[in-house]
Amino acid sequence: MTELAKTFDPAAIEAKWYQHWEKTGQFRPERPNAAPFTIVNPPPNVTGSLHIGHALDNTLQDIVIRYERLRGKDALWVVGTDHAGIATQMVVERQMEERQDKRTNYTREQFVEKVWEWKAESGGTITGQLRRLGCSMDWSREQFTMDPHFTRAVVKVFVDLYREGLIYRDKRLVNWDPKLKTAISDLEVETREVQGGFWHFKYPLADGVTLDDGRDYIEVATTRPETMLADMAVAVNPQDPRYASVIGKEILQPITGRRFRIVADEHADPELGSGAVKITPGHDFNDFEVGKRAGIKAGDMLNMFDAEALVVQTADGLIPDKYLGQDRFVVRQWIVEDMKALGFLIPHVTKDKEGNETLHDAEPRTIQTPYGDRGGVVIEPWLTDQWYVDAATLAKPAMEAVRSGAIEIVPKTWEKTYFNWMENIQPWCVSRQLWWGHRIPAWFGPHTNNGALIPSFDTHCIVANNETEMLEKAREAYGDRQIVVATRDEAAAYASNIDQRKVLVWRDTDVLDTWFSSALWPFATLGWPEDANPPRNGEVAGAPATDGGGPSDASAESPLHHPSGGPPPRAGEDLLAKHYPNDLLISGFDILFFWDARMAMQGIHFMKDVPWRRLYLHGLVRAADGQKMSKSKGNVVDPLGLIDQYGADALRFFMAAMESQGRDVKMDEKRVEGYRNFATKLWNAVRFAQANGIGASNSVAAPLATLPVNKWIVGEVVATLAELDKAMAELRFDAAANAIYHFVWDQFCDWYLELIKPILSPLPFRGGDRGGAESVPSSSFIAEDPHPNPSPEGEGLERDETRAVAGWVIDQILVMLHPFMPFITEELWHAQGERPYDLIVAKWPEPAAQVDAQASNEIDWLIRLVSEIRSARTELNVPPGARVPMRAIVDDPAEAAKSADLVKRHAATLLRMARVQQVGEADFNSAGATAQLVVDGILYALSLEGAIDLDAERARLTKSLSAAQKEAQSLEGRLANPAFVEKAKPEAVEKARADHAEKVAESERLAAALARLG
RNA sequence: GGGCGCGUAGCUCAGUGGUAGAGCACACCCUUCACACGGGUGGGGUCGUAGGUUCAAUCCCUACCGCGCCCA
Repeated sequence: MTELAKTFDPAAIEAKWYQHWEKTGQFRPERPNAAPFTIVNPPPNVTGSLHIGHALDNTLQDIVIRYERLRGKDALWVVGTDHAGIATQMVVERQMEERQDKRTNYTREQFVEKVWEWKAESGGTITGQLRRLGCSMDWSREQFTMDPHFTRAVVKVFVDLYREGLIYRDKRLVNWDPKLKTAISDLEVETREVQGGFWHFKYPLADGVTLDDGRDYIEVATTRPETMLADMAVAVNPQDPRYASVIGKEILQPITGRRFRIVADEHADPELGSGAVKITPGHDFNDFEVGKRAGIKAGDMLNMFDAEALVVQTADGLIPDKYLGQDRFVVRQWIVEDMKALGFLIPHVTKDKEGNETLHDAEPRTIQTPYGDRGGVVIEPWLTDQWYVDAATLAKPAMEAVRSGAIEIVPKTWEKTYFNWMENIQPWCVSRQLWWGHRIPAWFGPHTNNGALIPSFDTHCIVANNETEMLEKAREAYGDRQIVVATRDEAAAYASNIDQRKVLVWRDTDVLDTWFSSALWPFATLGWPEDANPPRNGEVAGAPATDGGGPSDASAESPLHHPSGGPPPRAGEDLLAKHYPNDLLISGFDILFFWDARMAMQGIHFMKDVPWRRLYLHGLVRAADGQKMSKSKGNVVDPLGLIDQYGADALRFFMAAMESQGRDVKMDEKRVEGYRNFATKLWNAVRFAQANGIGASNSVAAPLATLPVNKWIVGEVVATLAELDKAMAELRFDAAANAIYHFVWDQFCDWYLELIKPILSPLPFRGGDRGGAESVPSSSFIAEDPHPNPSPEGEGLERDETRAVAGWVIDQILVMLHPFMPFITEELWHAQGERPYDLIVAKWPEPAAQVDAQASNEIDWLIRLVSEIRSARTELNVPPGARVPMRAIVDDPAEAAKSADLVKRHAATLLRMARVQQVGEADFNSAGATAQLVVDGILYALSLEGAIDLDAERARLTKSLSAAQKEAQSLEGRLANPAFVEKAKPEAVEKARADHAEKVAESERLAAALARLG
């Protein structure tokens, strides 16, 4: 037993224990025969630093994994980081900018090398921070999504899906980020409401055609006037009589002079505006569909933007030179001005109160505008060739898994969202025009026709696991020709001047969406697809990656890279077989589609089983005012600052206590402080225990208890344990945290420790003052004079029992609390004495004890009596220090003896906790100046001669009486209702009767007490 | 427009078809030998509004009001 410092200092113990646990390998102790329990962490971006959301997410995971480890499972918490394509590339590019440097000053290989350098220097920030939070992940097999073994998995998945027809290349509109110059998926687009304009224009009819009403133009309106440079049609509804006569006729676009047809299409809504819409199939998702229906092939759709959304000449060469090279928003203004100058702008008219008209260029409108979630600029729909995953096909079994219960989503309310998204899932664009990431394993080469090469570029491809395999396939396709792996530029130059004896192939320059690789996390981290497990930390994989020499392969040979992936499997251990499916995934609901759903799709497809049996979704951590935390609002709370201030244990406990299913967590620093106080409370309770010779327990089962107070607390441990286990089974983190909190503070500290004080250390002025067996003369409840201890041996036995029980209870507390507060509990565990093992790998409680109902009732009665007495004293302003005599007033002699006995047995406690000094039953006049209270139908009187304010006592009793009467009457009314007695559940009726009788009895006693006061 | 969730004590949140709970805050008392990051006592809610089902509704159903989120 080591003596504890007077104050609890979290910082002093956190680093010590974390290092100890990690160094001794206890985050995953060797348990070859234990049942596995597996969680993979949502890999944070390698660029990331710990924010409050990580703190919540990882705390919950750590609570579960520590809990299961304590319960003896082979608990594996897989950890790692994500290479985070766009984010990481942006970080490194930003650093270059600061040095007046830029990515394009380097070759791709050089740049990727610089990213690896950056990762080696700065990529580990968040892993250190997770350690500070106390997260017990298996760092020995830390993973990175660009590790060679992981890359092999990514490539295999791509190739397999391609061969199954589930990945394909397609030319269609994508969400293009003109700042980052890459395609992004629909999920990465966020819609924002922006104040914009709605411009109305005249589109003149060509060839002298007029509408039925005589007009020689069609009115169209748009929020993006610049797109009229690539307009290819005007659509009207086929049912719209206004335009029936002009369908098939042509428009002569004023700016470009382009002629195009008026087409009939349901997309045009007669109710909206003029009922006619301009169609720009190359730059609008709806228009793209209209264009296709009108017979325009994707390849023929006009494009007017380059990758940066600057205007470029369309294929028909009709855009006036002045617009070329200009920014889309500048051109928007110019187009409006030019159309207005030409007389084709229809002004928007407003009237003021007097009826005076004002003309405006545009009608003001709130526009739902797409923004890239990374780049933060307006997304431009752009016609490109990209790789797509057939998500709809993969989604089907993933939906079925949830329907069948193979995956349980907690809370269940999220199922609907999951289904809704899955049912409407769109093809997933997975190619990204970046340098950092998993390069797509596709090589392009020329088409052949009857064995002859056809000049072509960028359309025929070979997908293969590596360059060797690609070359084999190329030989099959191109026969004996010389096959040269070239760059894209070389191949482009060569395409127009083909030599039939030589083929140039080049690898796709794009990389895969980061989420494409993280979708493989639950199984690629466990070694899939190789038979062997991932390589040991710090060692390069046995076989260098051979996926064709992409950037990730080149990098694998560099000394800069420290491929992680953990130690080799233990003897006889097959990680994948043992730990897939994972048992649980915990993630924020914000990545349900991005990550969780895609893991479900890929996991089921490749592993033929679900990635995890349960999916727990938690909410966001919001600022104190309920707002979303964001850097721009300046309301971000730094979890590390909270750890510095209150300790990791307090922050963790806060997260758990606030995590009720289906609700966001609002940051409340006062509450973190409260849980810091809780830790201190426990600390001091153990200090008290130590001062009284209470140390480590040596049994997992509860020690034998004879005293009611000890039987009672053992029963409370049993009850708390049951509550905790139930809460954990249901993933009710709040209920679990509250159960242990309530037990420690309200049961153990407030009552048990107080109740055993008389046993442990009798007050010096009275030898016989104990809470145990009889030792006081029966003629008085408490002797006025100090008595020598009549039975030292007996007292010694009681004290020993109590020390044993108290020590055992503290141990149970430490174990039960450990998942929530790992640091303080480990510290106290060792402070309590020599231990055969650390708390982190201790045994979850198995009390092997029954709740003793009689002892529980007795202590329960005692607690209520003490509380009643304290309450009466306070309300009657009895000086806190004053000791007052008390006696029970019972008519029935047998009852009287019984209650006198009870009071006697707990005399020491009553003295200590309620400042009650008993005297002989006849020693005070119970009809005189007394305070009276009722507990369990027994009336107790406190003699307050000279100190009592009779009016105050009358008021107090009256209040109690009317409360009791009110409840009695309410119950009486219910019982008087025949419908209730007939229809209600018998238990409910029975309970009502019992409660009624009790309240009536209480009312009678209180009435009698009032009468006694006169 | 579709979907989901929320509205319970001053604040942050649990909860249950049968007499409303916690933490913090507040008021009063206590420097009692584990702890003032403490102890004791207490005040405070027509459980968003209006209907319905039921012997009984804060809880189930419907509508409405207010707030938030996701998707179109």
